Amino acid sequence: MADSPIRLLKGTLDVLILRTLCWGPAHGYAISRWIRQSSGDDLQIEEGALYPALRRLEERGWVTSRWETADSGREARVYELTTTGRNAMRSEVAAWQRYVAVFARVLDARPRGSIA
Amino acid sequence: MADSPIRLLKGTLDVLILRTLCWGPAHGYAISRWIRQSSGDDLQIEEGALYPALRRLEERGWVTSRWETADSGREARVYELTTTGRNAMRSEVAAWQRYVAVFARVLDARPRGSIA
DNA sequence: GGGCATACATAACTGTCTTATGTATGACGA
DNA sequence: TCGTCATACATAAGACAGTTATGTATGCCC
Repeated sequence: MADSPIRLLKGTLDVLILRTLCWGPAHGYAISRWIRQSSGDDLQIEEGALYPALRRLEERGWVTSRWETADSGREARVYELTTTGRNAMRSEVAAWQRYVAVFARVLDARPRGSIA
Repeated sequence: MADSPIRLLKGTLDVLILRTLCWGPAHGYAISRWIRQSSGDDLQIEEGALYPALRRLEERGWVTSRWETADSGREARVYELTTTGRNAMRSEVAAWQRYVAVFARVLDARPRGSIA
C-alpha cells in the first residue's frame, strides 16, 4: 500500500535480485524498478544497497555483468544469472521460506503453563 | 529439522523476544530456551545477541527487569513486558507479517514480457 | 535551457548479528 | 571430592549489509 516505505531487513536483498534476474538479464535500475513495482510500491531499493549487492553477487559467481548500449544510446551494466546463480536463487528462496515457517512456529507457539 | 542451525536475520530477534515475554516474565536463559524449543530446535539464540537485545528493549521502555532469586537459590534477571512493550509486540508482529506478504508478492510475481 | 527520469557509483555511518571469552553457581555421578 | 554439565549473565571484537548523502552523466521533452 506504500503508506510508509518498508525498511529492508539485512540479508534479504540478494534473493530479491536473484529472483528478478531469473526472468532474464537486466541492469541495476531496471531490477530496482521491477522490485518496487512487483511489491506494489512497498519496497524501494536504495542505490546504496543495490549496487554493492550486485557486486557481491558477481564476486560470488552468481551473476555476470557486461556493459551494453540500449537503443536509446544510453549505457547500462546488464546483469545475468549464471547456472550457479540459478541454483543459488532456488536455495535462497527455499531458505527464506524456511525462515518464515520457523518464525511462524515461534510466533504461533503457545506455552503449557509458565515458560520460565 | 535442525539439520543446520539457521542464521538469524538482523533485526528479527526483538519480535521473538517480545512474543516470548507476552506469555509472562522470564529471564534471558529461559527466553532463549523457549525460542529454541518452540522453533523445533531450528533457532539457537546466541548469548552475544540475546543480552544486548534485552538491554535495547529495556532502553526503549518495552521491558523492565529485576533480579530475582529462584527456588534453586540461583539469581537471574527477570524481564517483563510493559504496556508499551505489549503494543510494540503487536505492531512488530504485524510488521513482520507485512514484510513476509510483500516479499511473497515479489517472489511470486511474473513479468509480462521482458522486465528490462 | 531547465527539469525530470534514467543510470551508475561510492563514502560515511549505523545497527545487529557472530564468535570468542570470561565469571560463577548448582546438580549429579564416578 | 572432583570433574563435568546445565544454568545464568556479560562484554569485546569483528563482520556484514543495510541507510543516508553525495557525485557524475545522459536522454527526453517542454
